[in-house]
Amino acid sequence: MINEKGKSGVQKAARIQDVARAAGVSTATVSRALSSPELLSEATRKLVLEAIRSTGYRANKAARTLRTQKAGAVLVLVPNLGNPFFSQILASLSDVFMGTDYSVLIADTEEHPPSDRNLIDYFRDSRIDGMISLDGALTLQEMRDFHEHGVSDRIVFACEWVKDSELPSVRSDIVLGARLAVRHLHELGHRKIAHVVGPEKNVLSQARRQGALEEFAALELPFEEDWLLKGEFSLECGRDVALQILAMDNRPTAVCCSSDQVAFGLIATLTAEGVRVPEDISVVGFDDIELSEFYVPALTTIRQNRSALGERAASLLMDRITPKPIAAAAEPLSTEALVVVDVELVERASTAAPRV
Amino acid sequence: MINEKGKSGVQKAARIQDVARAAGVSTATVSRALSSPELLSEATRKLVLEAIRSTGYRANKAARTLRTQKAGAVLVLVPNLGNPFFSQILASLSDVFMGTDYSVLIADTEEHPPSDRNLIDYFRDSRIDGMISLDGALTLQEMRDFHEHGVSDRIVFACEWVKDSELPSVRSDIVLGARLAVRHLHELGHRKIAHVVGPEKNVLSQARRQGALEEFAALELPFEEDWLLKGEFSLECGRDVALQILAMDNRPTAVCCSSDQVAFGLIATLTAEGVRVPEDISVVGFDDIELSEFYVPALTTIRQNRSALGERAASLLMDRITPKPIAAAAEPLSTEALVVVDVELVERASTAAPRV
DNA sequence: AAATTCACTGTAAACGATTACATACATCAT
DNA sequence: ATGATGTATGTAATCGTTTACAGTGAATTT
Repeated sequence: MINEKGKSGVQKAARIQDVARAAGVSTATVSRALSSPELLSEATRKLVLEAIRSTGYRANKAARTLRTQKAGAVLVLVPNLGNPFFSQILASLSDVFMGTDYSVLIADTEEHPPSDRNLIDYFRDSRIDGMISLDGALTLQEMRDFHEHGVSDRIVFACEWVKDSELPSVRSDIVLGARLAVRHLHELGHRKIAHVVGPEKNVLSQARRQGALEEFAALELPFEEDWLLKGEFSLECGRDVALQILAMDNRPTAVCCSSDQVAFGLIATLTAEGVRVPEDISVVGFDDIELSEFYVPALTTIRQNRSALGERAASLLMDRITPKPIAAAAEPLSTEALVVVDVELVERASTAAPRV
Repeated sequence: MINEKGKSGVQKAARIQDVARAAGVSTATVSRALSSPELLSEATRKLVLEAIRSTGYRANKAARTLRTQKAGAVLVLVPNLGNPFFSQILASLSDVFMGTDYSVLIADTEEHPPSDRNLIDYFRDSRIDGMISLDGALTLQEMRDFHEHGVSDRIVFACEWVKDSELPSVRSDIVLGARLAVRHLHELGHRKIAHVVGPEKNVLSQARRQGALEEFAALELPFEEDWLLKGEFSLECGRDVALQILAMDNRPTAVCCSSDQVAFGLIATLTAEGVRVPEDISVVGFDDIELSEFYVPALTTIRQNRSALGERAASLLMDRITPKPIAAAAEPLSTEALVVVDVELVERASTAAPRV
């Protein structure tokens, strides 16, 4: 008899005590069968495992968490779940963690400003062991909280990061990406290149801008302030930028966007206004989300390696929060605190030589 | 002194015992101050609240969960996190729950087939109180598990649902959506209308197909089996379908897609092959994800009300898992088990009258 | 033969909250 | 004065694990 469900059909969950009774051993032995089976004799281990199977026992996570002080969960902080770039990173993160003992919690920071999100509480009430933030815009107060409560070594950043912070992060080589975009356009013959940059405080915007400037300098191209367009990362931003460009007397012949989404918004609006891409204006995106290949025209863009970003961030975090064997315990954290993932130019149909 | 952090800078978290001591009351009183303040006298309540503030106390969730048998978390099952439609629903779900005492766990079912996901264990080890599945493709075994463990009243479906199941679900009026799409094309003058349907087992595919047939019958249009194209919901599927259409002798003049993503894949491929949308072929999507408005051409599609879907599903679940006042406890579950959310045709630029 | 070590296993004390039950005191009707 | 009622608080059991410590034979060393 597998279990003793009555007519009701609903069985009460077996506890460790029930398993112990069924196997004729103590609860300690049952616990050991699961967490350190090498301590038990072959015979006892088999006996207990069979009792676990037949009772359908599954260890209660709350009790385990309470006793071990390990939550078995991580929080992923996403700036905007609706944005495909982030959700695709999240997908890759969740993939990695589902193969482990960690559950994945999510929180969307866009809808929940610092005042009502209380990140530190996730740690304080032991809901999570660690956190991966895709959002680099955490407040100073939040960073202080992390330090004061001694959880800063359980946090890693991915994609974005916090400026002047020591916390480890996994990021794409943004500066290189920006340079590749400019170089590509330059090689096609463009000299009038505009940039859409994200919010000034955003670390990605800054890196992007730096890359662009470096490449302009390297190519001995003059940098035109008028063609530095402020925006952020959304479709709507792309539309607004398009309108700005359309209103210019001296239009650029190419635009580097802060994200693929911006590029889409830009191209859609330009096209609707009769300006053709790439014939009249070339457009380069950033991210290479899945859709970019299927846009019209297919988008030339800088690929961020999403799965690498997710995987590296996940392992970086796990390295830091899973208990080491005693020998390694005293060693400094072995994993590097900064992982830079390669980017790559993907040439598609949204860029071409400027018309003469 | 707010708290007694030493030179180390890291303070130990205060427990309920510490608060009790600080306030000069028992732990029971502290607990009551948080969970049922009306039981305490004005004076004591203030005293305790102040002690809580000054110690920075925050109740340990694991301990609370263990004692109350309520996890304070829900699981959202997403078929594919990388798909913007689902991730946008997830965004709306997470929004609702972040305003409550529930944390949101996620699991991606695409990467994790039934054999290695063990959904029932989330309930059994009391990690979650309830679940929202955006995936209608749960196995029979999983459904049985839910019943046998008495958790089927803690599960709701959103977007998709399980056929022949009593479990509550929130869904769009898919049949109507399919009819609207056909009607729209018919009104434009199309008579040769193709359909891309998802996998045959998928409930959405079936509803979509039913709607299309109904509308064909109502319009007295003959239904052409050749123009029923099997696929699923991805960009790649759109591309494959485009190739099929291009190979046809008798091409349809319009295509209804199973999702916006399919429409994008389709349009991109047709365009690349020199077939213009909407001049040569009209295309209607399904979902109205954010990008559709910014596609080229802007996509005519059937809008699913994502935020309504998310919000209704979230409240449906919460109604069922949050303990009722005693009076209501015996009543049958008041909320209806089937919520249908309206859909709407959004006319944009990807459809036009067929050429004569 | 006694002492030591080793390989297993059991006993019971945590982990940190909630809450049924007991108690204490004040108020009020008889 | 007595008992009943109500309000506010405290005592201690409980939720289900893990694990430090102790114990038990058997094997090995002295």
